[in-house]
Amino acid sequence: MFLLGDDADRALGELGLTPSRAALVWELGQRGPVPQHVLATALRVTPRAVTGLVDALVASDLVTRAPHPGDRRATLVTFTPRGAELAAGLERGRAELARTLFAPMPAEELDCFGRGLAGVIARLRAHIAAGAA
Amino acid sequence: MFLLGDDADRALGELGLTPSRAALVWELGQRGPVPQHVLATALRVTPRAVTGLVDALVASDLVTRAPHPGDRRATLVTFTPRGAELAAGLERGRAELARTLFAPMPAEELDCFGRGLAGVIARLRAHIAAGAA
DNA sequence: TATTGTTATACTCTATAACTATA
DNA sequence: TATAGTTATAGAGTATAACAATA
Repeated sequence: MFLLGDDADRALGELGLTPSRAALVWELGQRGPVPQHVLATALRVTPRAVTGLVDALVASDLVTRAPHPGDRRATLVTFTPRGAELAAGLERGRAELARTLFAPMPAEELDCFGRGLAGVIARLRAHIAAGAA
Repeated sequence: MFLLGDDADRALGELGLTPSRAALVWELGQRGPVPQHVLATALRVTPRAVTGLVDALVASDLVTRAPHPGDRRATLVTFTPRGAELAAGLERGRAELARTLFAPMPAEELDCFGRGLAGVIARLRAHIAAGAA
């Protein structure tokens, strides 16, 4: 049972999380220990914003800062046991939600839907890239 | 040419708009003059937040507050000529973007994509409703 | 009593700019 | 010189709570 809507807001609040902090936890779960500038790029925010989010997550005992082997300027953000457990739960929830949403589709319909969506996304990306030129 | 990405951020900035203010302009364009509590519900924010957004849009000469005929507690938020022009531009952009994204799809593929998407959305809504119970 | 919108207050998020340490 | 991350500062957005006017 993966939570969404008001339910998710409540669950995040109980964990001392906010949407932005949860997004960082999610990215870190997908990428493993990374320096902060990687998170800044992934989340499309400034390094300053990452500093604040990591500060909050350290205070919640979800992540820690560790030295980066090979670059003493950088700090590796890594999960605490509690943070790793949370990230694993998020991934389980994502997989279960995907099953709920897509498993009921007949294979043929799922195939067509997937191709159609890929086309829409490709045209959207092209449109954005053209505008940025 | 409807703007997205960094381009949109730039264009919004030139209009003195922010994403939240643009969302209110969009809702108002879809609904016509409405009291603030309707916008609060539509945008899923508190009445306090709407007060601040409307204040900013009034300062930008995009909307005005008018008395609500029939309920003297309420204020109707209405477009200024400049705001109405902006809302019309947003709607034209939305329509053009929809053509860019969907017109290239063969009718059969579009049909299948639309049915698949409707199913996914229905299951997502059911999932959220079940969790909120 | 309930609803509409406001003021008061506080917190989160984010940006820009200046800075330190390191590459 | 360039990069990683921090501190300082400021602004937008939002929530909660208390309030006034009206229903």
